[in-house]
Amino acid sequence: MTELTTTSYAILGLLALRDHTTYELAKQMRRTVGYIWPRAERKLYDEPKRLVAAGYARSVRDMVGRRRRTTYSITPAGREALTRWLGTEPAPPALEFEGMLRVLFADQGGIDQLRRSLQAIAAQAAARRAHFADMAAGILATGGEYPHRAHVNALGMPFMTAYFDQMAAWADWALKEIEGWEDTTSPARTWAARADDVFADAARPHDTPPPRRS
Amino acid sequence: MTELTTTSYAILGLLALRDHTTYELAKQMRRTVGYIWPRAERKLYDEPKRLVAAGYARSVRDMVGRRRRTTYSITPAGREALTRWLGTEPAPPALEFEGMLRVLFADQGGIDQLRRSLQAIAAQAAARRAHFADMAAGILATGGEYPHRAHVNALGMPFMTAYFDQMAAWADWALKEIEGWEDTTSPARTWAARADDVFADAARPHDTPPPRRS
DNA sequence: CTCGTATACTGCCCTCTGCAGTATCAGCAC
DNA sequence: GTGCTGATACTGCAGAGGGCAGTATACGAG
Repeated sequence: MTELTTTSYAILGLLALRDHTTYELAKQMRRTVGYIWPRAERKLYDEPKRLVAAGYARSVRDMVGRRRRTTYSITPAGREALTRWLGTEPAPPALEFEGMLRVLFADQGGIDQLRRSLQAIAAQAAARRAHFADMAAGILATGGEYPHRAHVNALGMPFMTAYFDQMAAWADWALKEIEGWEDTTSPARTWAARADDVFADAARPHDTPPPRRS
Repeated sequence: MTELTTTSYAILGLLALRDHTTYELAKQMRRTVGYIWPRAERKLYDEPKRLVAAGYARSVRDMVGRRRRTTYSITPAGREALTRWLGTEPAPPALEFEGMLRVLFADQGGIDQLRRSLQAIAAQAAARRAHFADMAAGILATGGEYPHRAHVNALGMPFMTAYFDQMAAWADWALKEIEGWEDTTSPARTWAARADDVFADAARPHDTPPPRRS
């Protein structure tokens, strides 16, 4: 076994909160951690085994009827490893944004294709934004699953909402801008002045308003 | 050969602009496309070969001194494939944000570790933001490498700047919020009221201001 | 009693990353 | 000219990761 990856620590972090079955790990990935560190469900069946091999977790198999189930728990060594990891330099964020790729190459296709790509981006961002709105509402209503961790969850929340709000706002802006476009190539001339405005704006760094605090 | 991946189309999109050597493809990935579709340089030596095998690109080998060099160009079939792809549904964006993972699990470590993670995030976002400011300034100064594509580049630019501005603003906000924290666990009580404010704010969807147009 | 949905895994093939290894070329300092 | 340095140009390989098919059982609704 080589050394642990970020994925290992993501799972170790979940195990630090409480014991998890593999299925519960998968659910947490779908609901929360996966928005920050997306990994295929398949991986969540391999990775905890590595943690066990490294001495950072223990596994217990029990039976639900005649179906087996594995529950993982963190060891003291696992907690130490997690704390050590928290002190190392984080890798820069990486964004995979297929929709933007289509915008960048839009001049190779039709104006309707560009419009539909932007609409898809707006819809995807709105759906994800709604997920976090629901999550926040749920925490407010019930106190959340881990009240003693509300503060760290609250610290991250404004990033996620602003991230998806910004993505949706950008897609709406772009849809508006291309309203007058007749095709995907001629705006190089007809829209040139606005393009220059955009570049001028981008060239001059400025603050966005901080996450809104009411 | 199975079918093409998004990575294939990312490269095909670059070849649609002009012929590229592998090294030039790598440079474009570092400078532009990689911020949207990050791939290791290693892949850029394999992927164009698949495009050639699929009939979507052609390769020409020439010599610079005694060192060989491969230049790829797109075929008519490649242009058609790219245009077809532009009409398919884009995959939702995926964000890998190791720094946020450390914020989420911050209660497993010390307050200094949390502070340093947030500082690293702020620095990473600022550096990437500066890259796009430089790029925009360069386009303004020189007209850009592809003036006939200025409009699609301009369409994407506000997303990138707002994305990194927002990330930096969030990190600054979080650093400010944790200024009064003595450790990473007790704020669950001492900071609870503010946490509730944050969740209430997140639960209520609202617009962010659109990309700034001067 | 059946159907739908949730739970619980494994195998397999492919993509992708990261790193080591192996070169040559071009410009500049000295 | 010689020796740096940084850019250019690739390949092999091991391990991480994704996606999908396959194979089950549990359990509640109707």
